[in-house]
Amino acid sequence: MRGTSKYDREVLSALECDERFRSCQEIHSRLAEARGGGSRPPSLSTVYRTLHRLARQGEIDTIHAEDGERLYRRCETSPHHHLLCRVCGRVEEIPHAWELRPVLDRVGYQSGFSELGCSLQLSGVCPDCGRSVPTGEDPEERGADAVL
Amino acid sequence: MRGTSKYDREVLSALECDERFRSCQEIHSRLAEARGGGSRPPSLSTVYRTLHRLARQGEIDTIHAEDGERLYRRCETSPHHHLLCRVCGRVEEIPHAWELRPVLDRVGYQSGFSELGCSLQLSGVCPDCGRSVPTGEDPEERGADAVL
DNA sequence: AGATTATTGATAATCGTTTTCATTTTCGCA
DNA sequence: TGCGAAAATGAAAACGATTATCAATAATCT
Ligand SMILES: [Mn+2]
Ligand SMILES: [Mn+2]
Ligand SMILES: [Zn+2]
Ligand SMILES: [Zn+2]
Repeated sequence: MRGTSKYDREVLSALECDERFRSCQEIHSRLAEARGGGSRPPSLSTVYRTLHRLARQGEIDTIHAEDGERLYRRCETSPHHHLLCRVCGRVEEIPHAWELRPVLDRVGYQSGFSELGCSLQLSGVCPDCGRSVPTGEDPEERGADAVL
Repeated sequence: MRGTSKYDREVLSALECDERFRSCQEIHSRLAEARGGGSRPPSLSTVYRTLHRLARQGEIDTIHAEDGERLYRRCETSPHHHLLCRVCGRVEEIPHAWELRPVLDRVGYQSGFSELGCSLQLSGVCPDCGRSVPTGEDPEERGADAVL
């Protein structure tokens, strides 16, 4: 086969059941820790390459942190959106909102664009973090894109 | 006044009526070119600082390019979404889709999250670019987030 | 096995962004 | 209007995630 790595499974399982998006370096050091002894973990280069491949193949999702850093996460195969906690980074997977379809159709028709796609990024404050953050946090921190 | 720059206006007008998102460096060199002579343009540092401030104040919108680079654009004040051409980067502003409200409400109720916000990123191929790109472009290029 | 090709790891290079800090400008106020 | 404090600026260095390089190693094929 071509374009594979013997670390594919390992990287995927490091991502498995993770409640947050992780950076390449986090994943790399996680792989290093998860070793009893004997075998050596893959190099950082290899983890970067593996994540690239898995992302291109659709095995994992990619987002950009505020500072541009790439973060990865293993996702369900079914279409879904992400709801991120703005405080702790926890991710909730939201079933795909089919209600968006008519909206997209209308947009496509009016704009003349074709091959329409959309990515809906949801954010909020998770139940855990909600307790510690009393009320009306600085509205300027919510970011300009938080339109709703 | 506090936290201003005498270049605020200049940066804003460099962004004015632009059909694409621009990087800080693009804006910086645009400011340099737009000078007949005499006065010197602001330094790159100052442009970075000015863009930060304007973004924090909601005067401009920020997105991340695929490689993480920050791109800026002057936006209307009314809530809206962005439709980007995946080929040439042209931006169409889409009036805010109020149809999303019930979707968000449902998500918020089911997830227990509060302070819900969303950013809807639309993408497609603009009429101009559509002519040159026959059909069914490599579907893997559309990105994992293109869920619709 | 021997030749060929792909993968790996260590290191250097890249490049957008941030930090630092000395210098200049602006502001508050006598 | 002149002086001291505070803010803004520019030049350069530092930073840090990502990418490129390339020699060494491992896998594959005949
Ligand atoms: Mn997901
Ligand atoms: Mn906009
Ligand atoms: Zn949280
Ligand atoms: Zn286009």
